[in-house]
Amino acid sequence: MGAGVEWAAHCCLLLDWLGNDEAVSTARLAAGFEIPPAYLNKQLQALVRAGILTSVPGARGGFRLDRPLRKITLMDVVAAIEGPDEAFECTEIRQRGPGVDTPKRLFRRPCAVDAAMRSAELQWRRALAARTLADLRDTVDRSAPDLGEQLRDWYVHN
Amino acid sequence: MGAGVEWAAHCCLLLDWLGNDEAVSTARLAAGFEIPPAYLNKQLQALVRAGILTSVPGARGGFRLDRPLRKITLMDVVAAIEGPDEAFECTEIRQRGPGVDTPKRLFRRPCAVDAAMRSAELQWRRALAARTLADLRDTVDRSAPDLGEQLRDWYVHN
DNA sequence: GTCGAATTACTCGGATATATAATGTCCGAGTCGGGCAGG
DNA sequence: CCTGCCCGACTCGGACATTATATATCCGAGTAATTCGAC
Repeated sequence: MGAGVEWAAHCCLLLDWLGNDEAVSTARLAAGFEIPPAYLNKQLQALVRAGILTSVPGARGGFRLDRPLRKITLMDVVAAIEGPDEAFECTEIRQRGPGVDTPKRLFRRPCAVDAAMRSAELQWRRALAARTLADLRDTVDRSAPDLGEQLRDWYVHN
Repeated sequence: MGAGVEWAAHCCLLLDWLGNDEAVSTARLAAGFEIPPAYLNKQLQALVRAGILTSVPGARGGFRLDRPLRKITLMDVVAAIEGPDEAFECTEIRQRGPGVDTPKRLFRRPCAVDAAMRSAELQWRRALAARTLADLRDTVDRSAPDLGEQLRDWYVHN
C-alpha cells in the first residue's frame, strides 16, 4: 500500500485540529510532516476528487475539510488514494488453457478462490468503514489532550 | 496484489486433484493455465521456501504438495508469495517535523491511524487463515463433482 | 540376455532483462492581496 | 482621504522525470531415465 494513505489520514486529522476556518496550503502541511510538498499535493488532489477535501485556489488558498471528521471513514481515505479496485483480481485462470474442453457448465458458480479472497477483503473494508476519522481524533485527544493546542500554536507561526 | 497469488492457489488445488503420487513439472502446470512457465516457476519456488510444496529435481521432476490441503490456509499461500510484511506500514509521520517540539511523552501510545489499519488488516488475515485449501476444493467438488476426473484425464495425455 | 557405464534429455534454481506502477519534480493557469495613481 | 485599477506573489492543478516493484526471460547445475556396448 502506498505511503499516501498515511499522509492523507494524518493531514485530515491535522486540518481538523487546526480548525476548519481557514484553508491550509500544501507547503505548510508538508513542512509539518517533512514530506515532499509537490507529491503531497498530488495526494490531496485525490482527496478533493473523492469529495473529502475542498481546494481553495489563489493566494491564501489551500485545502479544507469538506465534511466533519465524523462523516469520513478510513475506508473513504484509502479508496480515495489507492483507487476503487480490489487488491485481488480474479482472472478466471481456472477456465484458461485446454485442460478443460467441456462447456462452461462447470464454471457457472463463481471461482472459489476469488470468493474467499473477496470475503476476506470485505472484512477488511468493513473494519475500515467502521472507523471514522473522528474516532481516531478522539482516541488521540484522550491520550494527549493538549496535542491539538500545540499544533495550532506552531502552525500560527508558520 | 500480484497475480502470483492466484496462480499459486490454483496450482495447489490442481496438484491435489491430480493426486499427489507423482511430481508435476512447471511446464505442465503452466500449459494447463496458459501462463508463462518460467515466471510460474518463480512463484512455485516461493511456495517451496514457505514449506508448502516440495521440489523434485532432475528428469521426471517437478513439484508436490508437502502437506495435505487441510493444513494449508489461504493465508499461508498469500504470505508465501507476497511476503510477510503488512500492507500498511506506519512511518511515525506524526512525530516528524518541527510541528511538535515537545518530548515524546505525547507519543508513547501507538499511532491511532496505524492501530486502526493493523486492526483491519488483522481481520483480513483472520479471514484468510480460516479458509483452508481443502475447504475450497470441497466447495468446487460439490458444484462440479467430475471436474477432478476431467483434469486427471487431460493431464495424463500431457 | 544381463549388467554397467556413459550419454542424453529433462527439470529446478537463481541470475538477468523488461514492463509497469509508485514516487518525486516542475511549470503554467488562476486568484487574491496589496500597492499606486487618480480623483 | 477615498476609490478603483494594476501589478505581483502565492497556490492549486496537471504534465513531466525518476526510482522501485512486479513481471517475464534465460542459462547453468544436477538428476533420473535411456542407450549403447561389453561380457
